Amino acid sequence: MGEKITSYMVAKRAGVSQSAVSRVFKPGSSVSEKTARKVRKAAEELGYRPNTLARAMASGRSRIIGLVVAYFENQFYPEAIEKLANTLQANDYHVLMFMSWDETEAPETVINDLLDYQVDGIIAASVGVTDVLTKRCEAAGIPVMLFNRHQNDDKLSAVTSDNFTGGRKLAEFLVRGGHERIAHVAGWDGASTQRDREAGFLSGLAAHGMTLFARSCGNFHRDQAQEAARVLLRAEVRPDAIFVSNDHMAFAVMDVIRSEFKLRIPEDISIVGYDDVAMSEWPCFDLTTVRQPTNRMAEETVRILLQMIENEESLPCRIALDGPLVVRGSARLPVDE
Amino acid sequence: MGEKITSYMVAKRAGVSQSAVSRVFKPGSSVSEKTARKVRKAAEELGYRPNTLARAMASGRSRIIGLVVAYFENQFYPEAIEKLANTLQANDYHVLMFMSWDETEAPETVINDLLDYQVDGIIAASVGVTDVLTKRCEAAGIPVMLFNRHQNDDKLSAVTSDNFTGGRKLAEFLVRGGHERIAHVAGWDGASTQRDREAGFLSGLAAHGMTLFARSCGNFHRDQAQEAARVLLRAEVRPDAIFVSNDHMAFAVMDVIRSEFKLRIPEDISIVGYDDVAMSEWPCFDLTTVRQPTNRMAEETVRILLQMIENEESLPCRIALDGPLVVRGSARLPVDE
DNA sequence: CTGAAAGCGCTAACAG
DNA sequence: CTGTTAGCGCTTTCAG
Repeated sequence: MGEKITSYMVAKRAGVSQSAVSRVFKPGSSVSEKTARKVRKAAEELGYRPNTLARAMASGRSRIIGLVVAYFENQFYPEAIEKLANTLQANDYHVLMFMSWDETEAPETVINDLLDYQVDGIIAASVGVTDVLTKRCEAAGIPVMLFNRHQNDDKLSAVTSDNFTGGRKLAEFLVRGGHERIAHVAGWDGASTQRDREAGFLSGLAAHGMTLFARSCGNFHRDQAQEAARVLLRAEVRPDAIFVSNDHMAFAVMDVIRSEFKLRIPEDISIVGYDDVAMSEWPCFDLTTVRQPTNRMAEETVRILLQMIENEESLPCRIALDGPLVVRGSARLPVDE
Repeated sequence: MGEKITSYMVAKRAGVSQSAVSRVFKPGSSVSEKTARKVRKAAEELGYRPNTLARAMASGRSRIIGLVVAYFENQFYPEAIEKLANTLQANDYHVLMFMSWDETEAPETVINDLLDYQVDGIIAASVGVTDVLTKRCEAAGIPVMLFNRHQNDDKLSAVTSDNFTGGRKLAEFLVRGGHERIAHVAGWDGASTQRDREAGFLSGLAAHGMTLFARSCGNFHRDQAQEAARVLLRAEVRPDAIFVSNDHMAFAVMDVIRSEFKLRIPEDISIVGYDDVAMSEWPCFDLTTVRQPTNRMAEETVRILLQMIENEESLPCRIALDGPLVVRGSARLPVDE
C-alpha cells in the first residue's frame, strides 16, 4: 500500500504528455478544455495529487512560510498565530513552525533549519531577530517580516499596531480619570513594543504636565510582573493607577493587588493594559486596554510578505495599524464635564 | 545574491565526488575521516547547507509532521502544541501547521494539503478525525497519532491522560468534601475526553451511592459553558458543586457564578475542572483540577509516532497517562476524619 | 571506502 | 496548445 501516483501515470492513462498533466494542475496555464477534462478524469480515477515537494524542488518555491515563535504563555501569540496560519492557508501557503528558546536571540540552529527547508519567507513573531538572521536571509534572498515588532534595520518589513498612539490614549484616559500618581509596569526594553508604548504614554502624561510616578520592570513575564507590582505597592506612597505594558502582565499585577494587598480595582487603584486578548473581557479581569487589531495585522503581514515573495523588487515597508481604546471596569472613569 | 551552494560545488572544491559530500552529511554513513574533513572544510568555506526538500524528494522522507489543530481558545492546546513542536524539533522533525475550521470534521481540503506535502506523519489534536482521513492516510502509508483524543478505530494510535480515573478522583474529592448536589457542565459529547471524564466521574459518585444532581452541556466553548451554568443556577434548587469538563469552561462558569449570581466560591458552591492549564493556578481562579501531564503526553506522542515512521510494522497503540488531582481553593476541602 | 549513474516527481523553456 | 527535453539537489544502488 501507499503506491505513489505520479503525473506520469496520469498522463499515460489520459493519453497525453506528462507536462500536460503538470499544466492542468498549475493554475493559470494554457490548456485546452478537452485535455484538461481528460486529465482530470484520469487523475480522479487514479486518485492523483500533485506532490508539493517535487513541485517546490522544480520550481524553487516551496509555498512554505517559516514562523518563528516563542512565548506562547502570552495569549496574544496563540491568537495571532492562529490568524496568520489561517490567512496563509487561504493563500495556499503553509506554516512551518520553529520554536525559538530565547526571547532575545533566534539561535543559530533555528536559522539553519529555516534555511534548510527552503522556506519562501519568514515571519518572526516575538523574537528579536538578530543581525545574523537578517544577513543570512538577505543573502539567501528570503524576505523576512517582523510581526508585532520592528527594528532599526531599514531592510526589514514590519507590521505592528500604533503602539505610540495607543500608549498616549491610555495616558489621556488615566489623566482624565483624575489619577495623580501614575505608575508603569514595563515589559522588556529590548522590544520596540515596550519602547513605543512607554514613549507614547510618557508623551501623553507630559501633555498634561505630568510625569511617571514610579516605574518597575516585568519583562513581559508573569512572575516578574508580579514582583514589579509588589515593589510598587510596598512603597511608602502607592500609585493610584498603573499602566501595565501588556494584558498578560496586567493579569498578574491585578492578581497581586487583590490577593496579596487586598486592594480593590478600580476603587483603590486603576489598572490598564495593552493588547485586548480574549481574557481581558472576562468579568474576572474586565480590563481597560488598547486593542491590537490582530486580524488586520495578520492580513497585512501576509499581504506584504507574499508581495515580497512574488515581486523581488518590492521595498521593505513598515506599517503601524491603529487600535482603539477599550474601556472596561478596571480603571476609574473620567468624570464627564 | 541568493546563489545556491550545492553539494556538487562542495564536491568539486573538496576534490571528491558529489556522493561523498552527501554521505558526509548523512549521519551514520561510512566515510573516511580524511574525506569527511576535506568535505566539511569545503562546505564551511562555501557556506553549504544540505537542501532539506531535495533530500526529502530523493529519500522519500520529508521530516515534516503535519499538525492538525483548531480551538486555540483553550489554553491547553497552545501549551501542548508548544511542547509537541519542541519535542519534534529536538528529534530533527518539524511541524507544518494545519488549521482546521471545524471541531467535528477535518475538511477534505486539509487532508489533501497534508498529503500533498508528503508529511511523514500526522498528529491530530482536537479534531475528530473522520474516517476519510484515516483511510486516505492508511492508503498513503502515513501514520496518524491522536493527541488528547481516541477513537474506536483500532488502527489509530492515541495518547491521552487517564480521563476516566481523573474523573473518578474528582468525584471522590467532592463527595468527601460533603457535597450533596453535584452537577456537571459537560463538553462536547463527540469527544472521548468528555465521555471518559464523565464516565469516571459518574462511577466515582456511584461508588458512594450518589448520582448526578444535574447536567448541562457547554460543548467546550466559553459562551455555551456560561449559558450552561446559568441554567444550573437558575434552578429551584441549586447544586452545591459543579464538575466542569475542562478548565477553560470552568473559568467561564466561575465568572458567571461570581459576577451574575453573586455567589462565593467555594463557600456557596464548589467548582472543579480538568486540565490544569497555567491559568488555573492564578489566584483569581485558584482552581482545583486534574492535571494533564502535557509534557509526558507530548513526549509519548512523538516517541510513538517516530517509531511508527521508522518501523512500518509497529502496531497502533493507545496510551493513557495518569495525572494527579491538584487541590486548590475552588472547592470545599474534605473534612479530615 | 568511494565514484558513477540512475532516479525522486515535477516545472519550465523550447520547438513544433 | 502540446510534446520533448533538461534539469531542481540530493540519495542510493552498484561496481570498483
